[in-house]
Order: sequence, then structure tokens, then C-alpha cells
Amino acid sequence: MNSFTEENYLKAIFKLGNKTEGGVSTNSIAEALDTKASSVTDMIKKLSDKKLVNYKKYQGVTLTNTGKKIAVSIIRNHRLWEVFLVEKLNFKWDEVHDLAEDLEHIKSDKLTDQLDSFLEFPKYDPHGDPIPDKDGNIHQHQNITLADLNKNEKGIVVGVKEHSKSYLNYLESTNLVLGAEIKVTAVVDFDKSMSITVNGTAKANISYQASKNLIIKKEN
Amino acid sequence: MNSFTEENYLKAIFKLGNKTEGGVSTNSIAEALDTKASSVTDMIKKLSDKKLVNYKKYQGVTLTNTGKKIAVSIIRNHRLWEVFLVEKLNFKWDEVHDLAEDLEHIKSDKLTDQLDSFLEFPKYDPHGDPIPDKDGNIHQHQNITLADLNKNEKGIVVGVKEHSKSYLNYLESTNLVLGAEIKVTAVVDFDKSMSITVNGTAKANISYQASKNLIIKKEN
DNA sequence: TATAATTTTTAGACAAAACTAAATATAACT
DNA sequence: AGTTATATTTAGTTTTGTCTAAAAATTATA
Repeated sequence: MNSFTEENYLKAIFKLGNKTEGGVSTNSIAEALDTKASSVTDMIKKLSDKKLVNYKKYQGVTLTNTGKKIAVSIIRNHRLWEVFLVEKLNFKWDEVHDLAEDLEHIKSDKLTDQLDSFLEFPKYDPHGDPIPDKDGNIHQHQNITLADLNKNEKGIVVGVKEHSKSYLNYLESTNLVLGAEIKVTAVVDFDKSMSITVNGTAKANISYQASKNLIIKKEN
Repeated sequence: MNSFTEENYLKAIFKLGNKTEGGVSTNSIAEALDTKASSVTDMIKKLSDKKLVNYKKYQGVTLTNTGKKIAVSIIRNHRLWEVFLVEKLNFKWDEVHDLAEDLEHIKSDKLTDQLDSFLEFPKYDPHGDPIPDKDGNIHQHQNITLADLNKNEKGIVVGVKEHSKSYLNYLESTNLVLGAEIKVTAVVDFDKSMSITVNGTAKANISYQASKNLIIKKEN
């Protein structure tokens, strides 16, 4: 059995590992978990002893298969609970992260699977992030953002790359929720900001900062 | 903020306090939490510093109002999660305790209240234990057990006083679940065992050990 | 390729929550 | 009341996960 803390390290290493090639650096883990590099080194040694990570001094760290399995199952839990909180308990998409951060550590295969079934096997969480299936397979979205669209092109919102409350609140206030249809009506060359319509009618301006974090599926 | 461990002490003290007059003894807490008396003394001092319990050396311990509030809110959480697991996720009544033991510590008033509402404000958990309301009020069942009934008297199962898996499994196999109607057809003077009918037809024999742990509501 | 800057690791310390063993209070019994 | 038994507390360790400060390794720079 692993502690909550160990699990959070595994999760962080998994997420950072997907963003970069090669081993994950001590400092990046420290930053992700808001702790000190020395603490990270200590924990990495422990996880290495447990054969959950591969570790050579100064070389960064990668997950072993066992470590990866644990990380993915925690992410599966996290995202299923987020769906539950939004769909069944009427939480907003900006409120669920912290609660799911606690709920994800309750370990019971039966609980996870029954929850999955109760929610009718959702494929994505409320932020559009894919939910790993029972066997740990993850269907990642293609990495197209609103910022990649040209004038007159259309797309549907399928996810976000930034999960801060302020960003999610902003999106909601502009009706840029999952499923919203966007058409680009203009692109400003200078700062890459855009004019768009949302669901056919509502007009809005959106900064590059905002558009590059909105994952979309291109439409014709 | 209090740790899971501190919360478990408060819960144990609350439950033991309801069973006995005066302060709760160090040893009884140690037994309830499967730990050592010396550990209990340490923790009691800590809780006393936090003004969650009243403590004088060698005199036992009682909860302060603040401590009581925390204990009751954890019990509320526990029992609501048990209802959720049984009603929504199809768990059996003997499977839910350990999971609820973890879920109860996730602290969010909004989560608790939305869960309560989602479950349509249940008054009792799957074992018939009363669920404290938002303000901490608990409607305890009257303390009548099957063992208190005489020949030809009838009652309805409304709860259990013993929560072990083996007992709950036994009850289920005999259809002695919440709501079952029992009629006493005979009482053996020697060992206080009974012959009963369950829901009009099924006949069964039940030991005193078993009957005295089954809470019922008397019927005419 | 030296030297400076950065990253990572080591060493030593601390707080939380547990333990064992020993000491002290209280309760029970002649 | 005096003695034994039991309950409780104290003292001193241990483990987990963290920290700071210092040392060592790596990377960047001149």
C-alpha cells in the first residue's frame, strides 16, 4: 500500500513525463508539488526502492510499469469523481478539482468500476480530459487549439489545457463550454487575438493567451 | 484543520460517550481504535490543547461542543456515503463500512449537502443507523430488540447493534434486512433462542446472541 | 577549458503519530 | 489500612515526510 503522498508523486511524474522527452527532473517535480528539491530526492529514493520509478542520480526519473499503472488508476479515479460531482451533484467545472484530488486516493477497484458504470462509462471529464479505461488506455485528444484556426474556420470545444479557476470562469461566462461551436470571424495579426462567434450568434473577442489553451475539434 | 487520525479519535470518543456515563476511559479508546493506551494519552493531550476535548489526568475525557460538532459531522458524512454506496453503486450492506471510513474524512460542506440532496435526504443508513441532519440533530431509534419480544408479538427490522460482516451476512441470508416483518412463534426458556417467521412465510430459528442485536419497531 | 551558475544530492533536524518499557495513580480486595 | 491489581501517564524511540544549509555534480559561459 502506498501513501497519498507517494501517489501524488507518481501522478506528478506521470504528467510531467508526458510533456517532456527523457527523465523528469527533480526541480520540475518540486515545482509541480510545491515542495523542495531535497524532499523530492528523498521521495524518489523511496519510490525507487519500491520499484515504482527508475532512478539514477542526477539523471532524472521515469515511471516503471507498476508505477505507471498506479498513476493512471489515480487519474482514472480523479476524472470519474469529477464527472460525478458535476453531473450528479451539480458542481461547476471550476469547483471540482480540489475535491477530486482527495477522492482519487480512495482505493477500491469495485468502487471505481461501479462509479464508472453508474456514470455510464464517460470518456471525458468535465474539462474534456480523457478518462483512462479499466486497462489504463487513454484516448488523448488531437492537440488542436482555437489558436490554430484561421479566419472562417469552425471548431467545437472539446477540452482545455489550463485548469485555473479564473480561466474556467472566464470560459463559462463567454459560453465557451464543452460542445460549444466556434467560428473565427477575424484574426488580428499583431497580437494573434481573434473575433469569434459562439454557437452561431454570440460574438466575442478572445486573446491568444486564452485561445491557445482551448482544445477544439476542427469542423467543416 | 484536523488530521484523519484526530477525527477518528473524536468519532470514537463520541460513540463511546453515548454508551457510558461520565468521561470516556483511555483504555476503551485504545481498544476501539486498536492502538495503545500511551498513544491515546498523547493524542488526548493534543486534542485538549486544541479545545476539542475536556481532559483531566486519570479522569477520562469528554468532548467539548466544538469536538462534538466535528464528530457528528463525520458520522453524517459516513452514513450518507454508505447510503450512496448501497443505493447508487449497488454495494451490499456488509461491504460499505470500510470505504465510508475513508470517504467520511473528505471535508466539504457543499459536498455533504449536495450528496444529502442527491440521495433525497435519507434519515437512516443501510444498517438503520440515523443520519444526523445539517444541524447535528440525531433521531435515535428506540432501543427495542427482537430479544425483547414475547411469543406471538410482531416487529419490523429497523436496525442492527452489531456491524460485523459475519452478522450482516447471516441476517441477509435469513432475509432479516431492514423492513422485514418478524413474528415470534416460540421462545425457548433455556437459552432464549426463538422461532420466528419472516415476512409471513419463511420460518427460522435465531439465537439470543443474534436476536439481541437486531433493533426492531414493535407492531400490533 | 576554466570558471560561474544551476541543479541535484547529502547531512542533520523537526513534527506527527505511533510504539515499548518504566513509573505513577487509582481501584479492588483482604 | 495495607497490599495487590489495573489503569493511566511519562520517557525515550521509531517512521514518514518535510525542511535548511552545505556539498557535489552538471551545465552554461566566457
